[in-house]
Amino acid sequence: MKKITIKDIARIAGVSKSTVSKVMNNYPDIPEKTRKKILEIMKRYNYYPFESAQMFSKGRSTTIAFVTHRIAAQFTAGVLWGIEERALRKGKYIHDIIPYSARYDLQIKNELLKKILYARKASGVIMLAMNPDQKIINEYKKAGIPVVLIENKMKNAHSVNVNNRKGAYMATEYLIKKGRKRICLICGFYDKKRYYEYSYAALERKAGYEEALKHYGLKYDERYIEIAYNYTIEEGKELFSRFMKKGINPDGVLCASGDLTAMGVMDSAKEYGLKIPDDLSVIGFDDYFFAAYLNPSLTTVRQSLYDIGYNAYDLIVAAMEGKLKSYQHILIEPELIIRNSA
Amino acid sequence: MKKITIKDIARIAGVSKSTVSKVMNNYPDIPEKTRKKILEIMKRYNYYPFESAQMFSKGRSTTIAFVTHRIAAQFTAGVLWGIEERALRKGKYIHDIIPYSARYDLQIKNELLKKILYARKASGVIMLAMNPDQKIINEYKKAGIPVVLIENKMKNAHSVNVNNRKGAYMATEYLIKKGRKRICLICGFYDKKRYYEYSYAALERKAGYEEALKHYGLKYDERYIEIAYNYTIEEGKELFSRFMKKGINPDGVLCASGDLTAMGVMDSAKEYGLKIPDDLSVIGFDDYFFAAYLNPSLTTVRQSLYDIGYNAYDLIVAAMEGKLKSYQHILIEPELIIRNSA
DNA sequence: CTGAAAGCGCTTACAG
DNA sequence: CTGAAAGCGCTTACAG
Repeated sequence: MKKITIKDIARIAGVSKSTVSKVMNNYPDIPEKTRKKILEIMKRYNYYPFESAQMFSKGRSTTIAFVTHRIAAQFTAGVLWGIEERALRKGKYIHDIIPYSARYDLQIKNELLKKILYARKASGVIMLAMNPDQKIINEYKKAGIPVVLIENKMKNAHSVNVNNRKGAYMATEYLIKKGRKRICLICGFYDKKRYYEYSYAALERKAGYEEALKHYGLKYDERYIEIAYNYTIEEGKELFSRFMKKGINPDGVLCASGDLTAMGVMDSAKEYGLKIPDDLSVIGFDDYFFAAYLNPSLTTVRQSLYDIGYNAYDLIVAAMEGKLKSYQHILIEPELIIRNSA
Repeated sequence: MKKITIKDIARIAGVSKSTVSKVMNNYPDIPEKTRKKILEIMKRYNYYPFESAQMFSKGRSTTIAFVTHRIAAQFTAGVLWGIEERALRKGKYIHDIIPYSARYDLQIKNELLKKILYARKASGVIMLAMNPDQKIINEYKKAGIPVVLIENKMKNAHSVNVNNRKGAYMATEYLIKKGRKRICLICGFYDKKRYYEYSYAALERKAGYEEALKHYGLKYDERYIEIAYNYTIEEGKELFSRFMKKGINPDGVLCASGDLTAMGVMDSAKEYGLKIPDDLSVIGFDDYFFAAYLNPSLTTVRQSLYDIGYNAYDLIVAAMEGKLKSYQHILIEPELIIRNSA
């Protein structure tokens, strides 16, 4: 099957390849009549320019890379949803936002970030919950490829973050006002010294928790904190039981590590015979769509993944179009959603 | 910043571009010494071939397109997970499986399928829950681009399906054996005459439901069936209330439209004052990870999205490598997971 | 085992 | 407003 090319279209339309190309690229100086005719012929012959040739010719893929550790995650899906919706509304890059996953592997991540950059796989990159080296971010800058970070903040990159500190503060404050005394925190790893493992969001949330305790005069105790690495239901179970084994008997837990860990905490608490929320208040962080349907329904800090996504989209597009003179840092406001678990 | 190219690598290594290219493409006839040297230089200079140039040169994108209506869906995420895991294990196409969404829009879908084909955006396509025209599938065949359908089955394409008929049969049978008499079905749209709206999976599930009723001598009544179009919690609520308004008072509902609709059904049933499972047994279809944590925990037909995904991956890769002499149709066995809702 | 050369299908700076 | 021509960076069939 002979593929139809720009040359064929040019021949059929009786014009040069240049003219056809200009029509495809919306050059302004083509008379409406010529333009119409060429478009009509393209349509009639089912002609679509060979995309790889276009990108080759332009010197780079005109795609937006979306890099995260796991595509098939609740969180990622939500963010992608916001990005997609926005792309659809704007009519730009609708099918050119390409997700890549680094799978929690330092090696894969480094390779991937280099490859996107040096193999010119994208004109802009959104990174979700990644800890790239500052060095590679600088390389992207040098190459003129803008970067938007989600759940992180660095030099030479734009960012979109939830106001994590505030979210954790609100939740902790709520527990305090409910009269809870032994308020535990389950949280991602927040020690920036081990840079590749740490989470910027976790650091902020832990700070919010601490601030609230301090503000209300409760003492801060490291033993009241457990670290989550996987953010799973199982991990939530395990970490709650650690509090119990330490003899802490929490009457409140803020699962800053997310709704899934909160599900695990509730599960474990039930096994210990604790009544929720009477004996133990549990608060999650996310407000995934099923949070309202859990048993009991989950009180949680809502972070709008949709908002995160569409802001990231708007930022990267503006940056790619050269409309941003300085690095932008967007903060999404969280909301405490009160249900039956606390 | 001058980009480094194959020419530079060749010059530095003291060989021709051909040789460098052959190393990159694993040609067998390069002596180990030369090979090593060139790879070392590539590494040292952070050289990654310009991907668009490679694809241009090869005449097509070497990518696998994954097409569905919504990327940010529970179902999609699960399937993608299976695909990703498999790609990682096989070490092939790890970062070259590109999701595209058609957003439940006929126009977008048609455009997308044409563009992938004619703009040569992929060497293979996986389509999840899509109803492409037979004509475009034939065009893919002509172009030598294999297609794997998930949740559908057509001429000139491979397929991966859950044994939906069996899954629905098992669930219905279970309800019957529990002594349920007024067993309702909520199901996707299954009338193939309106081809673009219909769902192959829904058709099969409805058939399984019908078969079970027949086998156990219960009468089949169209009024006991409601059609889901969005597969959401809200829709489940709405559809259950329709049964009630029709005066049917179901004592069993099979939500062949998925776990989300089952959540809605349980919600609505509670509002009607029905006790689950005493007054009403509810069975879902999916077994999403949170099904066990609902209130009550959901009895449901598990379909392993992971298995679907990895089988689809294996098929498309085998097809792209020309290893399949005939069209393959894989059936994944479902499993009835019994919990507290039925 | 190695390299020279043609070719892939676009874009774009430039001349007219 | 239009077109000829150069060029983008690879791959591959072929000759040696």
